[in-house]
Amino acid sequence: MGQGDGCTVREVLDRVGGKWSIGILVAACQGPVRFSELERRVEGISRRMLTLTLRNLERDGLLRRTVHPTVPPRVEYAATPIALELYESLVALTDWAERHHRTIADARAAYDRSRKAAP
Amino acid sequence: MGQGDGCTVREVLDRVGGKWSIGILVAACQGPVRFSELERRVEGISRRMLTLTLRNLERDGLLRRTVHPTVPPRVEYAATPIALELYESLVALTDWAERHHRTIADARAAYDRSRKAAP
DNA sequence: CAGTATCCCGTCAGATACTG
DNA sequence: CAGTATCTGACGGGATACTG
Repeated sequence: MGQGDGCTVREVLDRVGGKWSIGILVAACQGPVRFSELERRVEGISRRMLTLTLRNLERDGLLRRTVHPTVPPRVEYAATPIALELYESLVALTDWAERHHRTIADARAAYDRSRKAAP
Repeated sequence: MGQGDGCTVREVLDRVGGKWSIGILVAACQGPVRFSELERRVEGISRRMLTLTLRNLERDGLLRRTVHPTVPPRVEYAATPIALELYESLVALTDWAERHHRTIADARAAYDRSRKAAP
């Protein structure tokens, strides 16, 4: 990594840091998915946010949108090669979270307790 | 990684997804830093956001805050072991960004052009 | 030096309703 | 089915001023 920057990491976060981006990306990385399928698989997402996030991911070249001109319409979103690569890189982060989320939860609890005692 | 979740990755992002978290973390991972040093090294950050982000990172156990009771006061922030581990994992993301940011920029440009032509 | 305290605004995201 | 449009509130974050 550079010296004191963190800028390139920020570039990833600008792409993937949104509330829903990763959920969608993870789903699409298992294979092409339809709009309504995503609506079901990405728990809690609204139609609006699904559309917006899909557009951004498409814009950044992480998803490819394919419209099958049938009736009713059928639209599929597929992960691009670079999205699949990104998915691989996310594993390192996931592992970190899995290794330490207990520790982090404890740290939080301790911090909050010490602040409740002497504010 | 799990099946269709992405939840554990979100856990990382909740910690590190803020605008300034990574800049601070990267600085602190080179060795303990003082408040005013961070203010200079993390370009563009305000006092307010520096304080807030430091508190969150401390709360999550990613930084340890040490007050030296001298006058004038001297406060140092040191990365904890799990922060150093996280820093390692971020390298994978940085590499991804470095490999593809050209591609992404082009994808954006192409997308925006196609939208300007036929809106 | 190392912070707090306010005010303020823009963006993100939820709810709801409408459409090709 | 796969969206778009609009309104709204919450919150992240900037600018500024004050303090132990």
